[in-house]
Amino acid sequence: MTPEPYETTTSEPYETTTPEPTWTRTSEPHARAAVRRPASIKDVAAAAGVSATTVSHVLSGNRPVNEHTAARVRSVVNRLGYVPASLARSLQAGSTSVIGLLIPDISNTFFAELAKGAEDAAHDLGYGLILCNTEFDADREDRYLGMIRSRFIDGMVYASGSPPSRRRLEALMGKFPIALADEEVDGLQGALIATADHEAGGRLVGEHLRALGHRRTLMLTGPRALKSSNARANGFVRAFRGEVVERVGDFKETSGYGLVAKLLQEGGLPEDCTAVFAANDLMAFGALLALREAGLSVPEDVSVVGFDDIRAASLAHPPLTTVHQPAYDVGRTATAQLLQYVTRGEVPPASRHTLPVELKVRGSTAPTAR
Amino acid sequence: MTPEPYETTTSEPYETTTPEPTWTRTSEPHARAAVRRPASIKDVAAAAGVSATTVSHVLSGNRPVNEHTAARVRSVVNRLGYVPASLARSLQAGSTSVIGLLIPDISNTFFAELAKGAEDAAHDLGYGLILCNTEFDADREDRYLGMIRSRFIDGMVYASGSPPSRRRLEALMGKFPIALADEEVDGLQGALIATADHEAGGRLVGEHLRALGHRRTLMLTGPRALKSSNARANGFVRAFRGEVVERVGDFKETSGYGLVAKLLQEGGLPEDCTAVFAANDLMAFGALLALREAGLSVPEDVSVVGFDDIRAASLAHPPLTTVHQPAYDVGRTATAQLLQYVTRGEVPPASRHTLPVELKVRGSTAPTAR
DNA sequence: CTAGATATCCAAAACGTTTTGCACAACCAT
DNA sequence: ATGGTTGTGCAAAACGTTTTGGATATCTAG
Repeated sequence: MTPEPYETTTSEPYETTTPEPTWTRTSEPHARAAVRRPASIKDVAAAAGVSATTVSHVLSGNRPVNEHTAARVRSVVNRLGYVPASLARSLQAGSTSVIGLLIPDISNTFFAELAKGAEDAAHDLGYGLILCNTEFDADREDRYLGMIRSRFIDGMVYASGSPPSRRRLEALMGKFPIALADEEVDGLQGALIATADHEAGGRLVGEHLRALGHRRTLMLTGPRALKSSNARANGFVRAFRGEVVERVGDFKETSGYGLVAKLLQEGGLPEDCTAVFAANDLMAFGALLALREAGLSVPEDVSVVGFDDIRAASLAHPPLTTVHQPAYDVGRTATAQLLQYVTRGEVPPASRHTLPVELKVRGSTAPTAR
Repeated sequence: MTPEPYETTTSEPYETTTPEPTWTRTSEPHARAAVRRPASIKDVAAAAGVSATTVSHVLSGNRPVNEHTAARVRSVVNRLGYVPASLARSLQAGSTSVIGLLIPDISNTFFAELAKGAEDAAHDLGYGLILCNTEFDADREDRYLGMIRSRFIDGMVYASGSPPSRRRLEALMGKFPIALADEEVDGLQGALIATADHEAGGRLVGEHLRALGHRRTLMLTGPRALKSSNARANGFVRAFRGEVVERVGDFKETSGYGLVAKLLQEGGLPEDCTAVFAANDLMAFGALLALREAGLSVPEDVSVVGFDDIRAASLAHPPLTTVHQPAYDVGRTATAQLLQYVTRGEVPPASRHTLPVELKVRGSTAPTAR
C-alpha cells in the first residue's frame, strides 16, 4: 500500500574519493614516534610549578588560591590548551551528567518531538542525552538498559512505545532512577510519570462526533496491552454514547489501511458507521486511503479522526481532525522530573503529571448527512 | 501563517498527584543509615577469595583462568549482581564508546531520519550516541563541542544545518575525530564526509521540468552560505537551460510562503514563471499555500517541486514532486566512517561519500498548458 | 634430576580527576 | 610571649577498572 504510482529517477550511482588525510595518528611533522597525549592536570601543575591540587582549586574555585598563583596557572592552562577529562571527573564524582532516552523510533515525529523536549530539559541542567532507539527490539532495549546498570548514565527516560515488561521495569526502578514518559505502568507506585491525557483526548473526540450527529463509529485501537491506547478508547466510548465497533490495530499506517479495506470488501463499514476514529494519525491515514480507494469521500460520506497531531496531519488532504498530544511537553516534563530526582536526590512533590491535550478540528470531520 | 481556521478544544487543566514513593535514597527497610553502594570488583574478589585481577580476567576472558575458580567467581558475580562500572573501564581504556551527533533540530524529519541512521550505525558497533540538538544556537553548539574536547565522547558526527564556521571546525578536526554529514566544508582536505548528491538532485529537477515544457522557473534557494543549497541550485540551472529567477529563503515554511506571496502581490510570478522549485519541502509547502491563496491551482497553473521528500510530501495535496534525500544513509554512512576511524585508527579508504538521490514525480508537476 | 615450559594467580601501576587533612607562615588580639 | 585565626599550598587517598610483570607450583622432556 501507500502506492507511489509515479515515476522515479535515480541519480548516478555512488561517487567516492579519497583525498589526502588531514588528521592521522602518525603524521606529527617532526615527532612521528610520540603520539601527543592531551595535557593532564599534572602537566599543568608541573609547568606552573604548583601541585595538581592547586590547579584543581583554581579551576573549580572550590578553595581560595592566591591571585598571583592563580593567574600563572590560568596562563599555563591556556598555553597548553588543557581541558579537564570529564571521564575522570565523573569517576570521582560518582555520576556522569548523562541520562538516556529510550524510545522505539526517532523517525516517528511524535517521538522526535518528545526527544526534543527531553533534550531541552537535559541541556538546561547541563546534562547530556543518549539516544536509545530500540526499533521495538527487546534485545536492543536490554542492551541500552545495561548502560544504566553499568552506571554510565545517571538515569533513564523510558518511553518504549510498547507495553513495558512490568517485571523488568520494576526491578530496575527499585535501584535506578527511571522516569516513564507517555505510557504508564499499572500499579507502579511512586514512579516518575509524565503522560498526555489520553482519556480526555478520547472524550473530546467522542463529544465532537456526537455533536456532529454521528451515532455509530468504527474505532481502530492500538494494541490492547497499551494503557494509553485503552485510555483513548475508554474516554471515547464513555463520551460518545453511541455504538462503537472496535478493531485492534498496531499503530501503523498499514494496519489502519488493512482493517478498513477488509471491512469495505466485506460489504461496507459495519452497522453503517458514519465515522472512523483511529487511535493514532498513522492509522487514520491508512483508513483515509482505504476509504478513498473505495470511492468514499471524507468527510462527506465518512468522518475520520486521528490522534497525535503529527506534522503531516495538517498537511494531509483533507486536513485531519485529530487530538494534539503535547509530545514535547511529555518529554520535557518526564526528563525534568528525572533530573530533579537525580540532581537533588528528592522525589519531586508531584511525581505523576497528566498533560492536557487539544482537539484540533480540521477538514476530515463533518455533520452527518441526514 | 499556516492558518488553523478551525476550532480547538482543550482538555481539563493539569492533573497532578503524588503517591507514595517506590524508591528513595533512604528507605532501605532495615539498613536506613547505609546507602547501599553498588558492588565493585573488589567486593567480588573478596567474596570469591581471589584477586581483582582474576575477576577481571574471568569476565573479560583476557587471560585464561582455572575453570573451577572461574565458576566460583561467576557465581559470586551473579549473587552480588555485579556489573562493571563502565566509567572506570573507559578511564583506563582511554575511550568511552560514545560519540555525539550534532544536528540543529531533531523534530525536523530529515534530521530525525539522519539520526536514526547514525544511531543504527553506532549501535552496530556497540557505541552510544549523544544527541546534540543545537536549535541553530552557536553557544549550544559550542557547549556540545566541549564534550569532545573533554574527551567524554570519542568523536562527533557534525550535521549542523548551518554553514559551519570553517575556522572552528578546522581547529577541532585537526585534533579530534569528526565526520561531516549532509554539508561539506570547502577545502577541508581528507575530512570524513557523507552527503547526498545535491547537485544531481537539482539536475534531475531541471531535466524533469524541462521535459514537461517549462522554460521559466522561480527558484527558492536556501541560504547562500550553504554549499548543499548552492549545489542544488547549480545542478538545476545547468540542466534546466531556461530562465531561472532566484530568491533566497531560509529553508523554513514561512520563507517559502513569504517570498511567493510577495511576488504574487506585486503582480504575479516574475516573467510568467510556470514552475516553482523550492530548495526544500518546507519552503515548497509555503509556496503551495501562497499559490492556493492567490487562487492559482497546482499543477494546472503552476508546477511545484520540493527537495528532501519528508514524510508529509507524499501526503500533501497535491502530493509533492520532490527529490528524495537518503537522510538515513547519510547519517549511517557518516557515522560508520567516523567509527571506522575511531575504532581502527585508520582513515577509511574512501573518505568522501556522495549518496545518490531520487526524483519522486508526484502530483504537483504537470506539462505546461500551451 | 634438572631446565624449561605451562598453568594459575596476584600485586602494583596506571588512567585523571577531586577531596580531605594537614603543614607552614604570617598576622592578630590578648 | 601566647594562643588563635587566616591565607596558602601540598601530599595522599579515593573513585573502579585493566594491564603488566612476576611469583609460585606443576608438568614435560631430556
